[in-house]
Amino acid sequence: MNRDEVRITKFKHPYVTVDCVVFGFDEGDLKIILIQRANAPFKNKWALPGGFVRLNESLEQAAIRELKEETGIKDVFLEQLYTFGRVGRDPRTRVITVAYYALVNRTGHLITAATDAKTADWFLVKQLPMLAFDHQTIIDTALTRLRGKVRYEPIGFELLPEKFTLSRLQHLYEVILERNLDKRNFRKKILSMKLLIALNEREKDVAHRAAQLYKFDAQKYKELKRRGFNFEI
Amino acid sequence: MNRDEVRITKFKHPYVTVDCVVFGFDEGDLKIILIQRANAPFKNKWALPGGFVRLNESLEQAAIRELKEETGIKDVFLEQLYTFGRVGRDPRTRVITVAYYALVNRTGHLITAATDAKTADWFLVKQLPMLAFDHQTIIDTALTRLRGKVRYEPIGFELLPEKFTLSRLQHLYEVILERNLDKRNFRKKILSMKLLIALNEREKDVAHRAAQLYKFDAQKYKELKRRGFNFEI
DNA sequence: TCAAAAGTGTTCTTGATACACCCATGC
DNA sequence: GCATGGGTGTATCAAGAACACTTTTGA
Repeated sequence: MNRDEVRITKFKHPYVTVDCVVFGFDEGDLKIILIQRANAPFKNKWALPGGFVRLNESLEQAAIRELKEETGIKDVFLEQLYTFGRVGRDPRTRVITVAYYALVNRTGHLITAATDAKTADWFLVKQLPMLAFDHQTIIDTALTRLRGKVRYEPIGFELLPEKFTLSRLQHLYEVILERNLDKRNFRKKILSMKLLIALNEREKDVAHRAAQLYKFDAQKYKELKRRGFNFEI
Repeated sequence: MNRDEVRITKFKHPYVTVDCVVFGFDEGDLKIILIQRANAPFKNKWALPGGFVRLNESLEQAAIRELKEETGIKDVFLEQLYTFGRVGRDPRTRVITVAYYALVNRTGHLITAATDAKTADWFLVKQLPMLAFDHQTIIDTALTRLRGKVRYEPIGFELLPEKFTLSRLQHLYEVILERNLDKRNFRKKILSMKLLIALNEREKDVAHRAAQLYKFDAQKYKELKRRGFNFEI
């Protein structure tokens, strides 16, 4: 069955879905959003937000739409992860899923009630329930990608609120990379890139010296990258 | 249209193909395989080898099968690249394609006549003809991936014959990365990893001093990687 | 004997790592 | 005044970059 030989009128072909692994960083922990399924198969099991791709929308549009419909989340970092197509991964019929991962800063994105009354909630990445389909595999793949990518692209900032402290940023990296970083070396490295803007503001309501707040200079990064600069932690 | 709500019996859904970007390194140049289309759309235009995914095969199996059917190539490095799903990328109907890229050493993989008499041939990556569908975009994506990956995974060896000289290896990197490398530093770096086995053999039939032949120690790399070693050029 | 590529070390510069104490603030 | 995290500098070590000449071989 080569592309050229086939007359496309009707022949049985796989269904296509998108699924989203939505990462958040809250209370110092890495979390993801899961949806509780209302119907068979895997009724009442937890699963990734996602659904079928429509004929008139791109894959990314489908991911954005499903994310909004099922979790209320919009305007976030979203990137294609991998496409999973094992025969039998869906017990109903042949379904290929194009997985995406998203990074959100949780304060800006509280989950709204999903349109169809399904339950959506945040789970600690380290304490996930049993998942529907091959969604655990998808999450494992997303975690590997996140850990790899966070080191050479400034995507960590997507998980933080606009204004953050250096300690918070360091802690984010420590949680994702699962190892401790030296405070002085981390600050030296990150500040030497000149990609953080020190604000005229400090932390509030903390029971210790209030830390300097920074924001990430996305504009400057874009410009530096264009000129061959490589972000690296 | 959420996964839960849909009753999967029949509803119109996208078609799914796989396409393969097959890289080869020959006569000091980076090349890829293209197939000349025998039918509409894009009749007589060049395109990537590929075709429709069957219901009873995984995505990777489909890629392997199409590669063999259309080019005769088998048993090569193959990795999923990206999934392209723009609406309108195929003028006939909605088709989503899962792209793979392959690395072959050309001496071991001469193209056989394709099963269906379509023409397959190697093209210089730097001199490609007009391509069907969005295949130029797919190739650009594959090149970016190859350039990125070759630096931190030992995949370059997949493009060379089993036995090769250090100069040949260096030249491969220079062609892929599009910059010159210092001979002494390159040799120092690559040999310091202790991943090359010096053979009791030298080049033959060259009009100059015959160079030492090496082979890549895949077994040792696997072991080192397991213990946290990172390949890097 | 000439052309062509193989092969080989050292110096310098830069970035990574290791490491400990004082400071500001709220309670 | 004490507990808590904020904030800072230096010395050592390792890796990367720059750089030129001799050797071997076939034609």
